[in-house]
Amino acid sequence: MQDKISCREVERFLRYRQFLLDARDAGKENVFSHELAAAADISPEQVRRDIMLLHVNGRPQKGYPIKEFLDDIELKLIPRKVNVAMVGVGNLGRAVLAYFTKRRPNISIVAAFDSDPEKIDRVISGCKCYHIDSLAQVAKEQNIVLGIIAVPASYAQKTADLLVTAGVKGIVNFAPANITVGEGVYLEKIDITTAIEKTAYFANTL
Amino acid sequence: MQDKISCREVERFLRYRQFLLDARDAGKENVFSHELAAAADISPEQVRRDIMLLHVNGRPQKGYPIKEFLDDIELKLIPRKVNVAMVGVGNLGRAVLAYFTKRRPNISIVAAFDSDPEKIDRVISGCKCYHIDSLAQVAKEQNIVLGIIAVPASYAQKTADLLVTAGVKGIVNFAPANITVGEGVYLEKIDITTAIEKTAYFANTL
DNA sequence: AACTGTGAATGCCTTCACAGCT
DNA sequence: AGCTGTGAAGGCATTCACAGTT
Repeated sequence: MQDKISCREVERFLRYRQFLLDARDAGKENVFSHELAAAADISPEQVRRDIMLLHVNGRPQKGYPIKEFLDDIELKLIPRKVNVAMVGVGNLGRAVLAYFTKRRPNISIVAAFDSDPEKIDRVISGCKCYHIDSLAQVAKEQNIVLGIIAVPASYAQKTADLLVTAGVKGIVNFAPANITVGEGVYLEKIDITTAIEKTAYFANTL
Repeated sequence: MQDKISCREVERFLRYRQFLLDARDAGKENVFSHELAAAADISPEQVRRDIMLLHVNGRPQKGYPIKEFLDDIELKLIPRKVNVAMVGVGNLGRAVLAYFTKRRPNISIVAAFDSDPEKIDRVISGCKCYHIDSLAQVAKEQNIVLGIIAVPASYAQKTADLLVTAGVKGIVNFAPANITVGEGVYLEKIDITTAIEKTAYFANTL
C-alpha cells in the first residue's frame, strides 16, 4: 500500500504514539527526539530516522509538533475501525477487556465468547458474552476482523481454527501454546512464559 | 559470563525449549532443524546457526538429540532457581499465577501482593497474598529476585520503585504505562495494547 | 547553542551455497 | 538422498558525524 514499514518500525511508531497521546493530554504541543528516545529506550538518531518515513517536520529548538505527528502516524498505520472478538472470558480475557474500555477509539472489542453457560448473555466490562458456537454468525453480523485467544492452551488451536473460519484477518494469541494459521492471517503471540524466563536470564547476567 | 547471547537469540532459544519440552513429553528423541524452524517461524539455517552456540551435535538423518539439546539450553540460560513476586492480584495477576502453576520448576511465583484487604492472607492459585507494605520484608525472607507488575497503570511506577527498593534484579511490567528503573535492573514490558494495534495494522495490510 | 535531517560507516542478523557426514 | 555445519555474501538496522536551521 505504501513504502513498506517493517514490523520493528511499526512497533516503535505505536510506542511513540502512546507517548505522544500522553504528552498531548498533558498539554504539550511539541516534542524533541530525545524525549521520545528516552520513552522508547532507543537513540535519538533512531527516532529521527523513523520520523523520516513520515511527513512531519521538526524544528530546532522546538521539536516536532505533536498534533501533526499523531495525525501522520494515524494516517499511516491506524486502521479506521477495527472490530475485535475476545474468545475466552477467564481472568486473562477479563483483564484485557478491562484494558480496552480505555482510550483507542478505533479498536473495539465488540463481542466476547466462552463455553461456560454461566457467562453467556452476560455483559462483562461492557462487552456482551456469546456462546462460542455462535462465533461465525456474530462475527459476520458485527464485521469482526480480529480475534484474541485467551482460552486454555489445549483449546487454543481449535479456537484459532474457528476464528479463521469466521473470517478474521488477525489473531492475538495469549494462550501458552503454539498455534498455526493459514496464509493471509496475521498471528501475534504474547508469550508470557518466555517473557518471564527472558527476564530471569537477563536479571541474572546483569 | 559466556559468549554473549543477544536478546533475540535468548528469545529463540526459549521458544526452542518450549517446543523441545513438548516433543520430549510426546516421546520423541530427536528433532530436525526444519521442525524447530517451522515451530518458531524462522528458517532452518537460522536454527542451525543458533545451535552452533551450543554443544549439541546433530546428525544427518537423525537430527538433534532432544535430551542433550535441552540440557545445553538449560545450562546456558536457565538460572538454577528464581523466586518471583507478583504485585497486583486482579484478573491479570490471577491469570499469570494460574499459568505458572504449570511446568517450569526453576521459576516460582512465591508471593503475591495487593492492597485490597479482602485478598490479604488468602492463597490464590497456590500463592499466598500479602499486603503490599510488607513487600520489602517478604522479598528479603523469600529471596525474591524478580517482580511482576500487574497493577493499574497509575500505580505502575510506584510499584516498580518498591520492587527495586526491595532488591529485585528484573521486572516484568504488564501495566499499560511506561515505567523507568535504574541501571542494574532489567525491565521487560508486555505491551498488550501495542500488540493488538500491531495485529490490526498487519491484518489490514495483508 | 541546541536541535533537526541525512549521507556514510558500521555492525549485526539472515540467507546462500556448498562441503561433509551417515 | 537427506540433513547437518559453516564460510561467505547480502541485506537490514543502528550509530556516527556533521551540515543545515532557527
